[in-house]
Order: sequence, then structure tokens, then C-alpha cells
Amino acid sequence: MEPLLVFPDPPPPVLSQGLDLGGYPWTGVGSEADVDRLEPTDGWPGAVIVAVTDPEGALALCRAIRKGDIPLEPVLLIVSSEQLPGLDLREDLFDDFCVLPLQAGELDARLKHLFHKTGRGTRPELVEYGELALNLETYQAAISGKPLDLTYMEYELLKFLASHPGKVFTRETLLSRVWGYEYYGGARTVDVHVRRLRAKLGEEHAGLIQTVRSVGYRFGQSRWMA
Amino acid sequence: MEPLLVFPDPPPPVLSQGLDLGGYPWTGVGSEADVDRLEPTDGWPGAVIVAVTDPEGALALCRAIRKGDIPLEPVLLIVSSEQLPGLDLREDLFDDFCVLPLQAGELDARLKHLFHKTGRGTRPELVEYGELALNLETYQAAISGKPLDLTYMEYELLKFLASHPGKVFTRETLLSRVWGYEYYGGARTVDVHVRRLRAKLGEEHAGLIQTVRSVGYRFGQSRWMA
DNA sequence: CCTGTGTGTGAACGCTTTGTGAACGGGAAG
DNA sequence: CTTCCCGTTCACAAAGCGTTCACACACAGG
Repeated sequence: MEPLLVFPDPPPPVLSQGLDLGGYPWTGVGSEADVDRLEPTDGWPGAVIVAVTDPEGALALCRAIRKGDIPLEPVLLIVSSEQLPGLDLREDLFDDFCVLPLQAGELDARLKHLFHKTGRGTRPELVEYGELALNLETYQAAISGKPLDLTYMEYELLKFLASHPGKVFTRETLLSRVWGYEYYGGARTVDVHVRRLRAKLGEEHAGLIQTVRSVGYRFGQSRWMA
Repeated sequence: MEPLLVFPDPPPPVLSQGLDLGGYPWTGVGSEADVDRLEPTDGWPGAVIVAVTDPEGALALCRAIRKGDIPLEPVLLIVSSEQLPGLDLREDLFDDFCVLPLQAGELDARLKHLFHKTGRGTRPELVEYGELALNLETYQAAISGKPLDLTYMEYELLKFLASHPGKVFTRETLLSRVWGYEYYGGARTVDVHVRRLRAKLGEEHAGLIQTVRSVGYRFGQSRWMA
């Protein structure tokens, strides 16, 4: 088995001990540069990222992993109890998390569970909404069974919107969460991408992306009418 | 939000306390028969199953849920530390798990994470008054279950009024708190927006916004009347 | 009943926001 | 280096909607 990516380098003793006890090989990385430099030939099978000592660096690494072309599926985040409330808006950045102090066997159990879910036996990760389906592994999109030829940014924007059906996002929010946190550019960029998305979705499904005047855009109908 | 399915009935105090603290409604079930009998009209939004006191029953319930036609997506299992090794071969039966003793906030964080992954997102922020409901995330409004097509300013005005039921606001106060503190314009603007709101609310609910002569407007019933 | 103040109503104006077409420029592939 | 692709930006057109005005009506006091 290829070694797991572990951040930071060196990781806290509890983590290295837990990984060693479970028989997981691992490689510590201290920076984003290391991720590429130390990457195994078959790619990283997963990552365990500790956000306690260096939260900023940890989240930055998560973002880099998720935005990069590395299909690094299972990301396990290690946080302290005080950091739990701050996870709300960063759900996209990890697949599972552990709270310190670690329980005996919990790390092993969570890694097993993660590998089981992302293993070959299970279905590929999909984002679906009605007729629309996005395959997160192959970067393919399809609607009504017909494949859509989307560019990278179009795909990322649609993925984000379709992951939060019904919710309205301002252009600024979309720029920061789809384009990147440090992005600074014209808000009209979003408009143009939305236009192209609507065009590629076809007249029939163009209404999936609705504009909320003076606010931003919304994908699909909200399902709160209960 | 529909109540979560919780097993067993009654659940351990730590669980009920944690759910109540997080604001999650829940229904305790003691048997598989209860699952059907107590199911909400819209189905169960998720399940929290404690496997400590009755492991057999808990796993049987998981199997029943997963085999049944109920698309009960997020299943959170609560186990004791000793039960961790036994989870290996039952990965399909749950989506996530917690190890006792529960950390403060961990239950809430895991439920949020699960709901996020399964697309339902966290409980939407609502402003409600009687038949009226405003969804702050989707910028949608509905009354008696029927959606209202409000413009931005209409929505903002209604949101402000409905957030302070029974209280009377002068036009100047509304202008400064809804339109903005530096706003300078005619006070009659408020009248026109109130008129349009009343029209869109329909004849039946137009009385929700009452005019207090020589003062301003009030939403809902005065607090004096019992 | 008469009068004045305050509010409801309809329509028109004009600004702001968004849709649209096209061009620019950087980066990757050949 | 050349070429193509695609993300970004700009300028213009179109639509939406907030604001204002003029007038009609309701209510209270004398």
C-alpha cells in the first residue's frame, strides 16, 4: 500500500503512533510543494491532516488538494474540540474528521470506513439533481443522459451550485468559493460563466440556474416547501 | 424540519441532551414496527442509532433501514470504544459513527457534515409568522404553502416586519433600517411597497400589515390583544 | 356637514442590474 | 514558434424595479 499523506511534518505523536499501530505507511509533508515532490508513483491513497497546530496551513492544504488535479479521495481532518464549530463552512474540504483526544481504535476505524466508502466496490461519487449528474471522479457532466462538454471553470461552478440546491449565492461568494479565496476580479465574470452554463444546459434546463435580482444566483428549486 | 429517527427508546441521556442542544427534533423508536408507524409524512430525514445497550437490535434496525425501500440516507451510529473493531464488516450499514464518550459539539458537527454530504444541507434559517414563511437562504417567501414572487425590496421589507411582529414602525424607521441609514427619500415610498406587499399577500392575508394612523405600520397582531 | 391631514391607488419616469456579443490575453499543446 | 482553447473583461442593449407624483378616498375634529 502506498503511504498516506500526513500533515504537518512531523505530525503529533498520537497520530504517528496511531498510524503505526494500525499498520498504515505514511509520509509527512510540511508544505504544498512537498505534496508534489513526495507523491508516490500511483498517487496518494489518502490524507490525514492535523488542523490543531497550524489551522491556516492545514486548510490551505485541503483547498490545494481539492482544487488540484490530484484525485486524492479520502481526506481525514484532525481537529480539537474548540475547532468543531468552525467546520460549518468548510464541509467541502474533507471527507471525515476526528476530534482530539483520539479514542483508542477510532483512527483505524475511520480510515477503514473511508477506504471502504471510496474503494472500488462502491459507486463513484456523484452530484445529482434531477436530470443533471456530475461525476466527480471523471469530471464529466450529463443531463438527461446526454453528456455536457463543460470547461474546467464551468464544471466547478456547476458542481458548487448543484451541491447546494436552492441556496442563493452572491457573486462575491461564488468568486471566493469557486474561484478561490484570494481571488479579486470583476463580479461580472460570474455572469458570463452562468450564461455559458445556461447555454450548454440547453433551453429546457436553462432555468435550473435562476438569477435573484440584486442578490445573486440560485440553482434549482428549494425543497423547503413542506 | 422533520424529526430524526432515534434508537432505542428512550435513548441514553447524553444523546437526547446533545440532540436537544443542537436543536434537532427527534422521535425515539423501540422496534422496527415503530419505524413505519411513527414515520413523518415526508419520511425520516436521518437516523441516530445507539449500539451500546442493544447491539443486536441496533444492527438489525440498520439492516432493516438499508434493505427497506425507505431512502433514509444519513445513518449515524453511536458505539462504545470496545465495539470499534467489530465495525469492519458492517460498513454498509451506516454512514458515520461516534464513539462514546461524546465530545462536546461532535454530535452536532457530524450531523451537519452528514446532512451537507447528502445534499439536504443544514436546517434552513427561517422567519415564520403563522402561515407566512421566509427562507433567508433561498430568498423565497411563501404563505399557506404557496410561494410568493417578491422583489428584493419587498422581500427585505417583509423580512424586517415579520422579524418584529406586533411592533409599530414609523416610515422613517423603516427607511433607515430596511433601505439604509444614509437613505434620503420620500416617506411615501414605504406606502407603495406596503401596498404591493398586501396585494401579493392576497386579500386573505393583507391584514397582516396594519396601518397605524399618524404613526406607521405594524405586522401581525398587537401584543395587547390576547 | 365641512375641512384638513393622512393614506390608498394608478401610472409614469429613470436608474440600476443583468443579458449579450465580441475582443483581449495568457497558457497549454503540438 | 504557432495555434487553439478558454477565462476574463469591456461596451452596449434590454429588462426589472424602485421611486416619485398626482389624485382619490378615509378618518377625525369642529
